[in-house]
Amino acid sequence: MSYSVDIDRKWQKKWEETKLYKFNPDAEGKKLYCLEMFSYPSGANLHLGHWYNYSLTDSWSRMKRMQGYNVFHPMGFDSFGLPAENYAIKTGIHPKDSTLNNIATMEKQLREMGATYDWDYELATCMPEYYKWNQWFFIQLYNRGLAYRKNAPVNWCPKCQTVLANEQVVNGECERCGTEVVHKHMTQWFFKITDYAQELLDCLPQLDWPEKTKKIQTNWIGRSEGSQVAFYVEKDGKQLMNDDGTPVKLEVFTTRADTFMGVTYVVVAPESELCEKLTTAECKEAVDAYRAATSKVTDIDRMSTTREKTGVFTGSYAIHPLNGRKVPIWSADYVIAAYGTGVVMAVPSHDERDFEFATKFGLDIIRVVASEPGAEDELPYCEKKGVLVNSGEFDGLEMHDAIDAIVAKLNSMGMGEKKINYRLRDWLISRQRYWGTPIPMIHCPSCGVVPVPEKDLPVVLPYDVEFTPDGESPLAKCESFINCKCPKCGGDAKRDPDTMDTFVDSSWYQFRYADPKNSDAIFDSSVVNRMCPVDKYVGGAEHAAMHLLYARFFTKAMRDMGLVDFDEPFQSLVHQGVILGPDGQKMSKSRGNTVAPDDYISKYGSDVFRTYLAFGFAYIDGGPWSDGGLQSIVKFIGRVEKTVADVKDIASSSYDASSLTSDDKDLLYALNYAIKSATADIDRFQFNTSVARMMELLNAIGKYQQLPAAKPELLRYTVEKLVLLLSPFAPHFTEEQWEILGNEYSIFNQKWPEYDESALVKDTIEIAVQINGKVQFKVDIPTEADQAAVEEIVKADSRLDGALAGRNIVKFIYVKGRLANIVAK
RNA sequence: GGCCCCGUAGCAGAAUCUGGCAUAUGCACUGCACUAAGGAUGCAGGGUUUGCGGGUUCGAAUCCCGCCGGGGCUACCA
Repeated sequence: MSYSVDIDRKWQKKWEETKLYKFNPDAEGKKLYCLEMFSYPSGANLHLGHWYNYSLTDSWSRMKRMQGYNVFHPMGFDSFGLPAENYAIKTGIHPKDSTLNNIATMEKQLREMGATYDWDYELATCMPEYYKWNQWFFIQLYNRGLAYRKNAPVNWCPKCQTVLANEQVVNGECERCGTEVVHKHMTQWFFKITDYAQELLDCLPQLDWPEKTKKIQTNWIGRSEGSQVAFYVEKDGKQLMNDDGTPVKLEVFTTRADTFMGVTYVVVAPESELCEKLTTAECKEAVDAYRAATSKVTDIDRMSTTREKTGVFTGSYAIHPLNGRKVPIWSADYVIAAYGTGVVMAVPSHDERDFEFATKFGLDIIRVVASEPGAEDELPYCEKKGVLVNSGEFDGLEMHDAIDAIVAKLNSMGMGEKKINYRLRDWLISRQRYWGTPIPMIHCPSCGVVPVPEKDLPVVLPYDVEFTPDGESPLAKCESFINCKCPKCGGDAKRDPDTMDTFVDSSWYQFRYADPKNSDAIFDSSVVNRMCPVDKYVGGAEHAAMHLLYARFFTKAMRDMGLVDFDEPFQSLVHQGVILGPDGQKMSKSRGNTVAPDDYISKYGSDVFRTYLAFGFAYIDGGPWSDGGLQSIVKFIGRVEKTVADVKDIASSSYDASSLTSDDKDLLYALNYAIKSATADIDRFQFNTSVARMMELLNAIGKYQQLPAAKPELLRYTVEKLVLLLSPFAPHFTEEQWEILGNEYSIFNQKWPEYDESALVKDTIEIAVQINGKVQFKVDIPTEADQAAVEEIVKADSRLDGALAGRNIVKFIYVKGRLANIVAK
């Protein structure tokens, strides 16, 4: 029976019956946790991206397994989220029903891929057994002050009808649907990821992650070293005081404290609460109008640097702590409430934005930094070098020294200090949607916010809910859900109506896999500490600043709670590339350039498809699909099959190593070279070159087969090794060939081939002879020859005189095993 | 605007980390064998001033500088 989808079925059945892929945590071998980002269970069959991600990670795992590792390779479903809910709104099919159906379909398809998953470790985040622990962990965070509620300007997606985290807003648009987000003030739950900002940064260098991804996280966290300085405020001719009688200090963050003496005004973000506080009665009308206008400007417009600056005077003044100058406080939308303190000191002489603003509104511009003493640089002068002028006691100081001196002086007055600011904001996790984990909090009129007691978890997501979005949380409209008793006082209370961002689900699933059925705890720490962190994590690069950052935060919080004893969830990370349509464009239904895996699999079998995915692309780059490339695998698999048929009746595969001809040695060289290279290439996810080495080996076997003196045992030996090398990519096919060869089940219980270094050492090698770097001719030399010996051989060569063409040899360089270069003049 | 990555036969893609015979492997192409023919299969073959310019070096696809082209991240971040 030649290879087809029937062979796939035959072996899938046998693997299942013999429980070949059952994971035993106590088995021998070093533990190796290999994980792909789990997938959202959509209604359609597995698409090409799934196959590319899952089948090749499976190939990697298979090799590792054969190398003796105890490989843990689980699979599950990220099954809460908007698509199921939107689908339900369209079709009337409840998200729970469609999701469970889809999971069943995907499971079936994943089984047909022939992957090594142990389904006993499966998990689905929409099951109460899973999300109970989201709720439990939420309460742990709350108890430690890492989950809190605040009223803040938030991003609202009008189409998804929910708030979004900062990470989920891309260029002012909703990451999911591309709708422009608007700002709203709402009271929402946040996770305090900013507490870990510095550690999230510090641990990046030690991770075996793509540099690009680490860079994205570094940028996202956005550490900025500067100073926080303060101004007192004068409103209506008097110093502005706090409710407690202390004077109000207007704090600003700056990286340019050296320009402090050049401050001529201060700007407060219009959407910040401070703005309201600072506005005088006379200016109230104008400021309110400005604030209203600002709230209508979209983020996209507001972020545009070409837009003309706008702003309005608040009526109050800031008092400069060093020179006592009274400078006006303006409100302008070029200052953002959420970054730093939402207030900036304006130095128009040395900042382009402030210069533009000051010019437009006729505010003072005072030069305080000069490129050289006495220089009259054109303003604004924004170079970060120079000396101070017009700055009183600080005149003449180099700017970096000036920062230190000015901050020291302010510090002595209690008006400033060095400060590190981060761009990272806390993670907003409330969502005004239905299909997610209910937030386990109760709002009591007399006790305030009260966590649901642990014994009452999970707070089950009710089934019968009107979830068509209208801007209000669907759960709020479900009477049986929302009304409850306060756990503290027993009085009437209401549950929190929101559900959690689904990124909460995926921030810790990698640990739950190790202990997925635990009903007493989120997981057994001793089990997780043994199995985790994940050794190899594979998934798309689009999660760099979301999932991958959140999961790192959860891990650190769990460590600090004593749940785990390591710092990072994913030691090594690989991003697969994207497979494009045959036309080189992104695949899409509207372009009509999609490739449906099922068509190919039913026609050629899963292994042809898998092996082509390995061979046809640089894994991390992806690239255009090619039917021609797939045909080359059909051909290759056919040739291997034919070669196995040729050697299957040869009784033995042990050859006599003491009587090898040079042809035998050439074949062994090809074999050992293939083993060495293919192994290294699979290891580093360079599957395309690994298959190429196997093709070379097959070509070498073909040549050897033609020789009259070919040794049958050696031939069979080599073919068996080739079948083993191919087994991670073509598991069903090679299992079949292994059986045809009369070997014992299963090929996946065999040891991975190891190469023999001595077979890779040839007696003589061919090297190139260069003159001034240009290749002239080639000579054979003994492998161990030294420079003097090679020089002698080359100088004796009859072709040398012609190549020299009358020039004299100045120098002779021999690079061992590579080439000889003659410097000639 | 700032930071980062990439550019190798007609195509995909190795070799770049660690400078050393430029292109492994496959597709496409050409020829031969098999065939009544076509297809399938097998065998053989051609093809590159490594985006451009400069530098370092005995030697540069590889390291350094500038430019051109493509992509990514980030962005009134104070």
